[in-house]
Amino acid sequence: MRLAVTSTTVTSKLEPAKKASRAARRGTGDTTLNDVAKLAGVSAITVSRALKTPSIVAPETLARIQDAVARTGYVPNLMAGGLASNRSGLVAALVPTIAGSVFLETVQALTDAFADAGCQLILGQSGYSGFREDALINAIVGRRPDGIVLTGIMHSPQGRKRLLASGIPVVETWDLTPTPIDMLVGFSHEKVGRDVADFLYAKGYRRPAIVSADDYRAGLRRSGFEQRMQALGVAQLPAHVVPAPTSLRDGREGLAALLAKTAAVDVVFCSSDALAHGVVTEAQARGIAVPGEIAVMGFGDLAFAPYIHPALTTVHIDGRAIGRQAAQFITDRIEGRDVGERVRDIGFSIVSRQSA
Amino acid sequence: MRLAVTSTTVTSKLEPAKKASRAARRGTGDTTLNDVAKLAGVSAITVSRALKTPSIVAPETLARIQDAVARTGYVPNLMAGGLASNRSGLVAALVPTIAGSVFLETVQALTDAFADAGCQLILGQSGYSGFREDALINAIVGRRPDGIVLTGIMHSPQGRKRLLASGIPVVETWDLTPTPIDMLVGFSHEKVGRDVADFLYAKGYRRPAIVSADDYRAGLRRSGFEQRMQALGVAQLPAHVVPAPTSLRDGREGLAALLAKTAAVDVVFCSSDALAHGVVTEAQARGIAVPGEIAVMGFGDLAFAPYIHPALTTVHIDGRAIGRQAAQFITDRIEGRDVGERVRDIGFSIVSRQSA
DNA sequence: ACTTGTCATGTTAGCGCTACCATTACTGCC
DNA sequence: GGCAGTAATGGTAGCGCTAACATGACAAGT
Repeated sequence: MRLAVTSTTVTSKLEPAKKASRAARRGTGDTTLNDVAKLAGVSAITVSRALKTPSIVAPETLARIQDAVARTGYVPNLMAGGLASNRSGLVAALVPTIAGSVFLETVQALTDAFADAGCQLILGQSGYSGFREDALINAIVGRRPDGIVLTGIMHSPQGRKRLLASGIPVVETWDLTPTPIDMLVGFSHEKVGRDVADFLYAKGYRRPAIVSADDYRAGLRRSGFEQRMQALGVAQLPAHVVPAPTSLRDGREGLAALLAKTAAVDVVFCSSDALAHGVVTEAQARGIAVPGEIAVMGFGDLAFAPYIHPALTTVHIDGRAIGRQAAQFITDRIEGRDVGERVRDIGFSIVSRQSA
Repeated sequence: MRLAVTSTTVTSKLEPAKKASRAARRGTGDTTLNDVAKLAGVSAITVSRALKTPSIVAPETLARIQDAVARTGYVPNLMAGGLASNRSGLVAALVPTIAGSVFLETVQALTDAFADAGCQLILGQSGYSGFREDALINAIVGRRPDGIVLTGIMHSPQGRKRLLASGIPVVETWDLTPTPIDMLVGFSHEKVGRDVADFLYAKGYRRPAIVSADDYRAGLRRSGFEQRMQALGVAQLPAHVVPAPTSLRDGREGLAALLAKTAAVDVVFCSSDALAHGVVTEAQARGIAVPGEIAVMGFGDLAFAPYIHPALTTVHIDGRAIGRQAAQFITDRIEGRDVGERVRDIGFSIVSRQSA
């Protein structure tokens, strides 16, 4: 790893005791751009160019440099590069929690898209035990990322202000807020609720119930659903609310709780597929036919939805498309291109399968 | 955001044309340590100390500095700090894919543990479309992370060599390899296979089958299982292999394929809970009683396992503990503490529920 | 009083890279 | 031949921060 330079050895300002007073700063011992430059017999900046924009370097020089890089095993220090160029090559993705969330596909799409653009993703979770928003924002902004993607995050006014003040491109996702910080790609949760209400009503269901997470967006879907159902003349709308993140278990308990309250339920709208799956499971465990006696509707259309038995009727969201669009927004902004309309409604679709 | 300093304004080396020749480098326009220092009437290093090690700064000075920080909205530039101190405060986590993987809990535990230690996680996926190992390693090592956690990754000899050469602490997880790169926390997949074989045999099953992913570790479990079953006198062992990552769907198809081959199967050992769930689902869809006619065993003990119907018998792995231990290894190494034994066998346990 | 030690702060010199010109050689064109 | 234009490369000066020492003030020890 330490390179065996020929005898034209490297000593310039590191000359043994220029003034004998101060100990020279130690450095990392890694191969640097300068080492490569010396080995290739060019200046540092030429090596830099050979690596970033090979097209503007003469072919022979390029070959010599590439050889030197290979021989030394040189890996550019991106921190130094980032500091000098004021471009970190880092993008922050903030999610409430990574485990078992609907946002995974979005995060994956982000990682992939940014990897292609030469950026790495740094991951922040707002839902972990010792969470302090202030600390998270400092940790993120302190890295001077080229962009920040907020996924399913509710943020305080101060938080919004600080992000805005940082001047870093921000994309909020998975929701359509009236006052985006900067850019936004999502869909209307209230419309999901209304459309699902129409869909189920049209199918003839008249005794709907809800099992929902207590998070903000689930609440939006729920209230859209309730309002439309009321408008359609449905008086009763029993609901069971569970803390996010939701699990299959919560769904089972949800149906149990619902049935303990009211016998007369013909369809359950759940705020996630996991919840819906739980409701289906509990129904089956109790010998209740799905959708015969109780129909079930989910949200998210996760990978398993079409394959559970009965196949889950749900709301499809294209999480990968959200991630791709968010990445596009940020890369456009980085390259200085015009991003056009800063708000993208990615929409959703109701997927009618067997469970409702 | 731009701070309104009083009239004792900031101008030192940025003096209008020191020599009038070269344009001054533009900078980011962000508030810097120096701005804060001037506002507080101290030197830059004192501000640095006030932020990193407040205990060694006089209380009054500290208060003045904190006030200045608050007034300017200063956020330290961690790239610059990292470059100067040779400590990036970044840890890289490499996974094959983030979507729907057993490693999620490990990643979550890592994020949490490192957040407490003041490090951020940078995420790398080796399983994405345009994957090139070389590029990934450059992208990671180029950030000079304080540690690298490899999760469920099979790496080439060159890759191993380059990681080793980088001198960065590396923790491999979710497996026990005979030749770890550096540190390791995992368990023996072959032993899982053997123990499951013993477990199922003891329960009286004599016609086992396998539905397994084609990844390396799943293969290890499978061969442990097969060897032990053979040793126990089981001659036939039909298997169906599906590409990773596995899904519920694959499980359904797996059982279908198995039943098309051989009718005589009394238990199916799956390489993941998702697969097992699929097998259970397919059985139910076909009216086959679980575990009455066919028993099912999973691997992973994901959150849903206890709550599906029938509750899934599976192998429990403490993914969070793996993450925590990996984080511990790396923070110990960073702090220069002795990590002790560099290999930790975290073990596993068989959880007997209803499906087998 | 003088040494020794501790505390709080400052000075200097980089960390490894790239932006911003400057320079040199060469090409084409009137 | 002279001049602009282009292509390839180099020199210098930072980016914003911290390591390593240096300094000055004061308390304690003999």
